[in-house]
Amino acid sequence: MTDEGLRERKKRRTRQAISDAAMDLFLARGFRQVSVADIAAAAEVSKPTLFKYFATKEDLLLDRIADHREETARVVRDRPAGVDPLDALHRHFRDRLADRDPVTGLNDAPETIALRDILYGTPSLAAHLMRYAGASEAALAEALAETGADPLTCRLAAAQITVVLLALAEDNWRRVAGGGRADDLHAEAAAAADHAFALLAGGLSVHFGQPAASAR
Amino acid sequence: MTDEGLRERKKRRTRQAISDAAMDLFLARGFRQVSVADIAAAAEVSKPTLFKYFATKEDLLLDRIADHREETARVVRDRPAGVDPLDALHRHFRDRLADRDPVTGLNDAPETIALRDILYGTPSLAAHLMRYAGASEAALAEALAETGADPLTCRLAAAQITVVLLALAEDNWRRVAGGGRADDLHAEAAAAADHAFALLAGGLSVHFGQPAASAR
DNA sequence: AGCTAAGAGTTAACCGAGTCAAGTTTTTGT
DNA sequence: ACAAAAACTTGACTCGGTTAACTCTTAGCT
Repeated sequence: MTDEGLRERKKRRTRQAISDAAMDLFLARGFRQVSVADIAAAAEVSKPTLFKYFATKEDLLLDRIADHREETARVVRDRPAGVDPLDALHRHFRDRLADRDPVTGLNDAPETIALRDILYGTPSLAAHLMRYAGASEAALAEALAETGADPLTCRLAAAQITVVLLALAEDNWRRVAGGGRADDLHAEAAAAADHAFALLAGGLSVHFGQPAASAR
Repeated sequence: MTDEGLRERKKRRTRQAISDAAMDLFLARGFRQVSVADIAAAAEVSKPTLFKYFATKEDLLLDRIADHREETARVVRDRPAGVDPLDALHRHFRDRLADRDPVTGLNDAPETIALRDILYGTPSLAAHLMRYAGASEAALAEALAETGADPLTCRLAAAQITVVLLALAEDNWRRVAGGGRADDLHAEAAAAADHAFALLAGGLSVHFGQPAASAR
């Protein structure tokens, strides 16, 4: 089954070793306090090699999280027949909440908390995270376009959905960082998610405008 | 009227000289191709002084654009009585479009185009721009909160509005970058803005879900 | 006017991220 | 067994950003 040569196996192992070393050091000492030279040394690899596997220092950390880039697009694409995209995303996010998936922010494992503190506490990491979010948004827009809706609508919808999901996660992180236990916060987080998706579906006019309002 | 001492005046002039030198060089040679040492030399200033005025190389460029950080919040706060926030923002954006304000992306002055090409073509600049957008979003959320709506709704609404505004601007930039004249594209851009605000106000359910749909 | 304290500016040296070129070792296919 | 390909290393380099020590100018007081 493993038609993977020795070379590939070693590459995978090297990459993993670098990633592991980076994670250990970041969790132990924080992002700024660790230099890429430290990481390279810990992984027993030279600096140029490290940068062959990871383009930037930030990617060393974000790599673990990056797998979720295509997630929303996949959810929309794989939704059961008869279920509309928004509902599918809503259900999926509720499921992720129930699973205490770290992407939702609702996870109080010490390691997850530490990682998230580093993430939101380091501007350059947050900025890079936005780049990943951009990729996720583009993929989602494409998936939505397959429903036949016009491209502009899809792009705007993808942007709104992506930013709302990020806002929900940050909100949950804030609550967990405030000392709450994930289990205690689950109901609240689920309610917030329901509210957010209702807002996405129903629009802002109920709160900040007239339903049929049109400027000018 | 000028209760501004000689010291303040000199500081303002120094800052301006640095900013001007930076803009000239960036427009002439691009972002990556210019080093901060070049800019410092052109402004006849030492490198540490340059960094006293601008925290990062990116800020050297973004400073000109940064004034818009409080704009949406101000529009909401200063809206005429009886006009709801969403309408006020919609009207304001249409006015900015009519004025060919660079923030809308609908501006084909060569210098503006060159600047925008640099902006969107340089990932680190785009990332920094997101930081500015974050500030704008926070300010807008605060302004919306003054309407009495609950904080979560305000934060989500601010995030959605901000991201949609950015998407519209990028859309317009793309059209202008494609070679179109701003005057020819104005009607199209206005229609897109109307569509976007209708989407914000009315929600996504018309396109991607049932109006009364609720997951589970 | 003359003195002093604040603070803007300079020089010079430094750190860390990221890149490059040249050469060495290891895997692979024949 | 051998040659081509590809990973890795070393060492040196560029550039963004910071620090410390020192100089010069402005502000404010008497």
